[in-house]
Order: sequence, then structure tokens, then C-alpha cells
Amino acid sequence: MVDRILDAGAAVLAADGYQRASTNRIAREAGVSPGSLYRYFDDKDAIVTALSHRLVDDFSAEVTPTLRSAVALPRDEAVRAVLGAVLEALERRASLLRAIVDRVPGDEQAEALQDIQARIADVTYALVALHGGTTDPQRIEQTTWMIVQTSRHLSVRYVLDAPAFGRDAFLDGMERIVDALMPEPAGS
Amino acid sequence: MVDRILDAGAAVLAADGYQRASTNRIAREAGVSPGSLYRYFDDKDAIVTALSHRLVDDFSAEVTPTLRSAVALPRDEAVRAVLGAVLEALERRASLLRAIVDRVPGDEQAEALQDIQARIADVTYALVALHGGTTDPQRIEQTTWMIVQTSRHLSVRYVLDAPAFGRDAFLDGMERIVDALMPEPAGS
Amino acid sequence: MVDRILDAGAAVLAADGYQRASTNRIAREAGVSPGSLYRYFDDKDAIVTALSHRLVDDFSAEVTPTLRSAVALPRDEAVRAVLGAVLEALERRASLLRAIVDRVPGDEQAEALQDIQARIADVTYALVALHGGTTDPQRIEQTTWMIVQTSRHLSVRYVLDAPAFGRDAFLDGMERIVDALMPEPAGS
Amino acid sequence: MVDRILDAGAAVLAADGYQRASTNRIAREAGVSPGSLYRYFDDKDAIVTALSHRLVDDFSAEVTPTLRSAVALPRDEAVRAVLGAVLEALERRASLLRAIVDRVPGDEQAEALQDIQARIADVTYALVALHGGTTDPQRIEQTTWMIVQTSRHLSVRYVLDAPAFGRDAFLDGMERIVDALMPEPAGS
DNA sequence: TATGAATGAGGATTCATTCAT
DNA sequence: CATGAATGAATCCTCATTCAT
Repeated sequence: MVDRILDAGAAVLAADGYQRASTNRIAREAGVSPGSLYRYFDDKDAIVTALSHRLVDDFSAEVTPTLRSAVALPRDEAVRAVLGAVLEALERRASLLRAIVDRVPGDEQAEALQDIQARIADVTYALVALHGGTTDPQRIEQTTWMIVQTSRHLSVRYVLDAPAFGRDAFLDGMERIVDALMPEPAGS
Repeated sequence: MVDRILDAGAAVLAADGYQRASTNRIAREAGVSPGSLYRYFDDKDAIVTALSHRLVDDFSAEVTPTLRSAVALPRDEAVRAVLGAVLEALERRASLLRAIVDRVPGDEQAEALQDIQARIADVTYALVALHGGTTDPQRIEQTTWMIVQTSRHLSVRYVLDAPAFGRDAFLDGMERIVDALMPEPAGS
Repeated sequence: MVDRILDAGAAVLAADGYQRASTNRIAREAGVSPGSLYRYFDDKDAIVTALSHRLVDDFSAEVTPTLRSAVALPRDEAVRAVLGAVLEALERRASLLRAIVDRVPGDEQAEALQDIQARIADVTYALVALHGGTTDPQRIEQTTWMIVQTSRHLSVRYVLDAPAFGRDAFLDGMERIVDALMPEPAGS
Repeated sequence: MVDRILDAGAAVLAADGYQRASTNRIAREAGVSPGSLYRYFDDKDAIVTALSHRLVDDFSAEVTPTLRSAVALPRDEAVRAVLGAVLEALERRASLLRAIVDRVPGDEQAEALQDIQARIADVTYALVALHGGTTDPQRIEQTTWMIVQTSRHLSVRYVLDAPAFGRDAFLDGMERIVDALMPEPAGS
């Protein structure tokens, strides 16, 4: 039932945008009464938040195995494997992704995604600490920030804007950026 | 008067977000009657659009001289000069920037900024063609896209999120990314 | 509920006229929330249209039996019976009639009553063809038009303006007009 | 200047209807500032009223000569001459007539036309007293009312609805109605 | 628990009218 | 006198939310 509502929410959000997406329309689309919506969600915003969480959660579920297995790979392959998996997972969710990223104001997105953002940053921090060729915490912090920001933004925009060049070219570019920010230490 | 309304619009947008920013509230904040709003703007959206244009226009005005004089500098200095100027100009407009970037849904921003986006892309394309070490149009296109996306997003987020590291460190990172995407040709 | 709204609509229309009759006022008068109005009517205009239809529909319901039984009567009695019934039915609805006829601009009335107008004209056309002493379609058309216009206007004005002479005198006059327009054929 | 405003008022009324005809639009159409409107008219309604009066006044001016000369004619010719002149005068003002009759609620029209109505009724009363074959005041009153209502309504509708039959046929019908209501006395 | 009719505060927008220039 | 920018009350309508059934 929650899922039915969220599916409807995603559809309506994608179609009408955040402000024109009415709870009544979502309810109708879900084949549920408006009253029932409020048994499962406190708020209209709660639906959007839940939607974001669902996006993030099953995105994570899909990407995690690759992430785990990537640590065993040589660095270059690892980067490429992770970025490729991320891109694929995003593409599979393009419509929901657009509904949230393009239709919801940035600060509401940020609020809804706060915890996942933190988790991603943590993992990245660890990777940078491991591979980034520095032990200065401030330096690691900065590199983490830049990598997270860049890769998230570029991946999302690549999927949503579908620019006129292939995925390999895009991955090349991404890889180059990561390399530049996190220079492979001599003995790696 | 237009300015008074826009100032109020920025303030209310920053405080309440796009959807909760009512035209009546903007009018009150501006010390103007609700009717007067509509002498100067067709629409609530027109206010946001105008706000975006104002941001872009005087941002451009501030940055353009540096941009012009940068062509005479050696490449590294040029990149740094431009990025530095951009950052400063953005910082001076942090509050309006936040009102628009964090409070207005992405697709409405995009709509409002369509023309300026194109202009920025054009200039960058020219620079990449000149300095990017390639003549393949597809390659230039791609590099342009990645540089525009990355630098815009990172600059804006750096200003708005004020992460805990200095501007020099940030500029270093940016420079590294640009270098990685647009490798300095041998004889440059 | 629909009826409660329509009753209130009639009252407010009668009191304030078409343009000053606000939907909020109608709602308040009906003891209903403004939002509920829009569950039952698309539009402010839809209320007026529905009001017109209600008037016409139960006016028809009241008059139809007399109309049906009138065909069996000798012509003079038939005309009188019909006109008398119409007058009575109109009088019983004087206040709603006034709300619509005197308070709504003519073209909006016409729009709302388009279909009933056509039906009345059809019936009258048939009667004229039967009793009017001519088979020339153009002639029948003309006679129909004049009878419909005259009898409708006079009946309505008689009820609404209540001129200082009795119903019998009025019916005499009406009968004379009908006779003049639709001369009793010799063998009738 | 008053005329310019009234012309504009007529145009806007005809085009947009009573409620959507804004004073600002009338002013613009008249090439006059909104403020100036209020130097010449107290009110939006005052414009409509003045418009009605102007219609009536120059309609009267046009019809009066025929009316005066008609008394010398034999009765049948007189009736036809008057009705013909009225019809022509109405036709020449069809657009303003429509603007007022179809666009302004009935009771506001009545209010605006109160005095002219009275004058027409007076003249008709005199004619009926002279030619109507009765001296009973009540009878004369009634006949006057019916003739005024019928001829006014039919003439106006004939002009505005332009039904598919010629003016001669229409005048025949009207004449028959007048005859029926005001039977030619034996010695006339 | 589900329903969906009802709510009513709030929103964007209009426009008759005024008044300082 | 004319202007027209400014006004602000009022309008129609929406929609997140509630609650009796």
C-alpha cells in the first residue's frame, strides 16, 4: 500500500512537478482514498521524503555489491566499475530521479537525503584516506567533498540530460577528474 | 520599484521557498500593493525569472572584465584568475544565489536561465577549442559540457555550503579538474 | 446539497445580481464551505446554468400534463388552458425567474437555455404547422418565431412586472395575438 | 471627449460583455487616461447608463419626425410607417443595441431606460386612446402595456437575431398583432 | 481500517477608483 | 484639466487535511 502510494507519487511528481502534484491526485492515481494517504504519511512532504528514501535505498541496494567487490580490483578498474554501476543504477531510475532532482527545490532534497549524503561521504572519505596519497585530515575532507559533489552532480546530469556523447567518453572524463583529485600514490 | 519588488522577492524566496512565497507577502515586504506587482510583472513566475536574470546580469557585469583581461595571461594564471573572480562574484551574491538555487525547483531554474546557460556554454566551447588540445567537435562538446557542469556546480556549492577549507585549496582542486579535462597542449 | 447550493445561488443572485454574486457569499448563504461549491459545480457560471436548468426542468414538469391534455380540447380552450398553466407555473417561480431573467445578462441566459429554447421552438413549430392554416415552411418558421418570442416575453414580464390588470384580461390579449398570428383555419 | 469615451465604451461592451469590460480598457480604447474617465463619469455604471441614454436619445431624434408625420396618414399606413422607421433606426444601431440589450442585466437596463420607457408609454397611451376603440382607462392601460412590450421586444429581437425572413413579413406580423390588440374602430 | 465528502485558509490575480504630479 | 502609477479590497478557485461513517 505504501508502495502503491509512492509509485503514484513518483508518477504524479514526474508529470506535474512538486507544487502542482496534489495529494488528491496522488491518491486517485494510487487507487486509494485521500484519507488513507494520511494513515501512511503525515504530510505531503512526507511522501516526497519517503520517495527520496526509497530511491536512495534501492539505489544503494543495487550498487552495494559492486562497491564491495570493487575493493579487490586494481584501482583504475575499481573506479570504472563503481562509476559504471552507479550510472546504470541511475539510468534505471531516471524518471523517479528526474521527479525528485528537477522538481523538488534543492534544500528540500538535501533535507530528505541528509543521512544518505552522510553515508556516501563516509565511504568516500575512507576511500580517499586509503588511496588519496595523503593523511592530512583536512586534505582528505576537501578531496572527499569535491569528489562527492562532482561525481554525484555529473552522474545525475548525465543521466537526466542525456548529452550527445557516449557513456565510455563520460566515464573517461569522470575517471580523469577522480584521478586529478585523488592522485594515485606511487606504490598503489 | 522593480528593484524594490525584486529585493523583496529575493528575501521572501530565501525565507519561505518558492512555493510558499506568496505574491501578497512579496508585495507587503516590498512596501507595495499586491496590484502594483502586476504592473511590473506578468506573473509570480516572472518575478523569479527576473530575479534570475538580475543575478546573472550583474554577475556577468562583474566578471566580464576579468574574463577579458584573462586571455592575455598565461594559462594557469588565467584559469585561476577567472575562477577566483567567479567565486568572489558569487560570494557577494550568496543570499540571492541561495534563494534561487536552493529554493526554486531545478526545472524552473533551468527555464529561467536558458539563455544565459547557452551563452556560457558558447564561451566555454570557444575556450576549449582554443586550449583543449583537440579539434574533434564531439570531443570539444563533451569537454565543454563537463567543465561547465562541474565548475558551475562546484562554485555554487562552495559558496552556498561553505565547506571547511579555504578558497585556495578549493581553487587548487578546481584547477586540477580543469587541467584533467582540458590538458594543456604541449606548446602552450 | 446541490439543491442547497442552488437555493442559495438563487437568493444571492436575486439580491446582488449576477456580477456581484460572489461564490463565497453563495457558499456562506448555503451554509457550505467555498470548497464544496466546486465539488458540485465546475464554475460560477455552472451554478447559473444549473439554476436555469432547474427552473426550466420543473417548470416543464409542471406544465407538460396540461400541454398533453390540451390537444384534446377545442382550439380556443386549448390556447387558454396552456397559457393559463404557463402563467401559473411562472408565478409559482417568480423569484427564481426574476433572479435569472432580470439579473443575468441576456447572452448568458441564452447560452444557459439554448437547448430548452430549441425544444420549445420545435413544439411550437409543430403546433403552428397543425393549426396555423399554412403549409409554407418559411411561413411556419416565421409564425413560430413570433409566437415564441411574444408569448415568452409577455408571460415573463406579466409575472415579473405585475401590471395593474387581471390575469383574464392578459390572457384575452395573448389569445388575440396568437389568433392574429395563427388564424384559425376555416374548418377547424 | 464624452463621446469618445462612450464610443469606446460601446466598443468594449460589445466585444467583452458587461462584466469583463474594464474601465481601464475603455480608457485605453478611448485614448484617454483612466483618471480622466472619472472627470466625466462618476462610475463604471454611469458609462453604461449614459450609453443607454445616448442610444435612446438619438434613436428618438431619428424616429420622431416619422412619428409626427404619421398622424396625418391613414391608420394602416401610419402603423407600418412607424414600425418601419423604428426597425431601420434600430438596425442602424445594432451593435450598440446588442452591447446593451444582450450584455447588461435586465434590471440595470430598465433602470437606465426608466424615463424613456415612460415617454414611449405615454405616447402609445395617447395613440391607443385615440384609435383603440375604447375609452375605459384600465383597458387602455392594458392595451398600451401589451403593445409596448410586444413591439419593443420583437423589434429588438428581430434586429439582433436576424431571423430568416424578410422585413416585410415581420412588419406584416407586427401589424397583425397591433390590429388584434387595438381593433380599428368602425368609423376610423 | 478505509472512505471520501467536507472543509476553509490561503493563493494568484483583477480592476474600479484615487491622487500626487 | 489630464495623467497614469498606485492602490487594495474583493474575486474565483485550489488543495492539504480532517473526521463522521
